[in-house]
Amino acid sequence: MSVPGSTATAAVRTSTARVSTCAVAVDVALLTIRDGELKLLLVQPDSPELAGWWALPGRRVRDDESLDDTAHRALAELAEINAPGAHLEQLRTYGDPSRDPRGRVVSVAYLALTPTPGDPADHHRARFFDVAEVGIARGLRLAYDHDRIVPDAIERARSKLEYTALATAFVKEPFTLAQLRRVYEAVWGVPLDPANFRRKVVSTPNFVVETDELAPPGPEGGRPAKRYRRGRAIRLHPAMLRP
Amino acid sequence: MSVPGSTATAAVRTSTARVSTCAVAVDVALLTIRDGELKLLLVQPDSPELAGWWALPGRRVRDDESLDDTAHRALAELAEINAPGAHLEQLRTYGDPSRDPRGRVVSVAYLALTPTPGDPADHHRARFFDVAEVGIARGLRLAYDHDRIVPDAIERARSKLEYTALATAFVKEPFTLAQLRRVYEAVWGVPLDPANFRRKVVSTPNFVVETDELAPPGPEGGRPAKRYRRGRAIRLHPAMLRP
DNA sequence: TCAATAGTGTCTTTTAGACATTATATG
DNA sequence: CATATAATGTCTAAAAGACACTATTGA
Repeated sequence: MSVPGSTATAAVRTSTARVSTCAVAVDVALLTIRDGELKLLLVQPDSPELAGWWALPGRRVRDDESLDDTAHRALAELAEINAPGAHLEQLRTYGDPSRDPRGRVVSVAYLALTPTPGDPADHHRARFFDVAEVGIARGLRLAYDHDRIVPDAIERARSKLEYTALATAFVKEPFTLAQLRRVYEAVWGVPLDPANFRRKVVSTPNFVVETDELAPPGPEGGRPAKRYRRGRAIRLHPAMLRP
Repeated sequence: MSVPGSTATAAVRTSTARVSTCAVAVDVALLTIRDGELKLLLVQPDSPELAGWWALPGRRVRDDESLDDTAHRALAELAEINAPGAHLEQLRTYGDPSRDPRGRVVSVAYLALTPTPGDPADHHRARFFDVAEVGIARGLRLAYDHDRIVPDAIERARSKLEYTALATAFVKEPFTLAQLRRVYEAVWGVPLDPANFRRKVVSTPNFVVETDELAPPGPEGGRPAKRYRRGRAIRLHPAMLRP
């Protein structure tokens, strides 16, 4: 509902008695692909009691700020990532009363996807981690309830690759179909048949649009690949189902 | 992020200067099926300035209350709907600074699905509306930004019917496949072939499980239908794609 | 009997997957 | 030339869709 002590609420004032104003924060799970692997951005909180722990970049929401703006600011301030064109979508809001021992904080989690960035994030206290590494928490301790948010983010990305054109958010334009295929392979963790993948992508209306550019082959040769740009499709019909 | 002025934030205290504590509310879009039509529950705010307007049932979040609990309470207090078994999932969080003229309110919107309830909701100021009626806003004015939330809720339901077993949340157990098919037809707004629908449902692993019960035919006869219960599948493989 | 609803069978079209073949580059 | 990568072709299996047919009820 929309009003502090909303209109409908106002009718039954008794029920507003124990209402609190929570702190509202935004946490961002930024995924990207490097070296053919799906990576997650984490930052190192520098409070002494959390030394050795990692967390999603997050910020409290300011008065005049939209939630999306807070997400962008968290990335910029904590990891020096300024990607105004990055895909950003809400993941879920985590608001269990006990999720933070220090008080009631409602956190709006975001999923962000970007093409492989440079390495500015390896400055100060930000790093990209292999999602497999994060998943099994091998020596990697995630602060707060971020160990619940991270799997949700990864599963969201895996799932949306199936029925939306989201995979194109991981590659810079223009891109080759091999690059796009490697996105699917990295996110899903399975190899795909290049021939069938190509046929599926180009036959899905408005998924990608062909350009007349060619990408130069790699150092060991090979036929130059056509370059494509994002199409205007948001949802894929039919879907690209996981094998 | 998880802490009021979270740990990472603490490192850059300057950025917490303009941080606010927002009011946090929960709004619920409850969908159900009546008379073969998809219906949305709306309540009438009784503040004088919103006379004639309708809104999603919503409540502010209490100190000790989870977001899910707030959603249940909103339904119970504003529409006398107590459905602890109802499907409830987060839809999205709406937090634009300007979404409410009276102050900053961040609202966590929920999608709720229930089997056709009785008519307790037709008490005081709650009613079920045809979603088609709400969609074109024919004489129906939605308060706040609820005209943005409602289409999101409907599209979420339509979409999740495709790749999850969510349709079973609309029917009481045990149910016939004709009842389940009417769910799809009502939510998607298209007729489905009964024969192909049946084959699809029973061949999707763990979507439904057969019982040995039979449903009595309607007043005009017909072969008795087998009754089914929900299977343990959450996601459908393969999906039930919209025609 | 007929009308109505449940359920099965069958055929065609579409789509997915495996995998061979051709095309164009580097060394 | 061999090798590597891109792109196309072909065959098979699975799934979707149209629709005829059988089964079991009430009137």
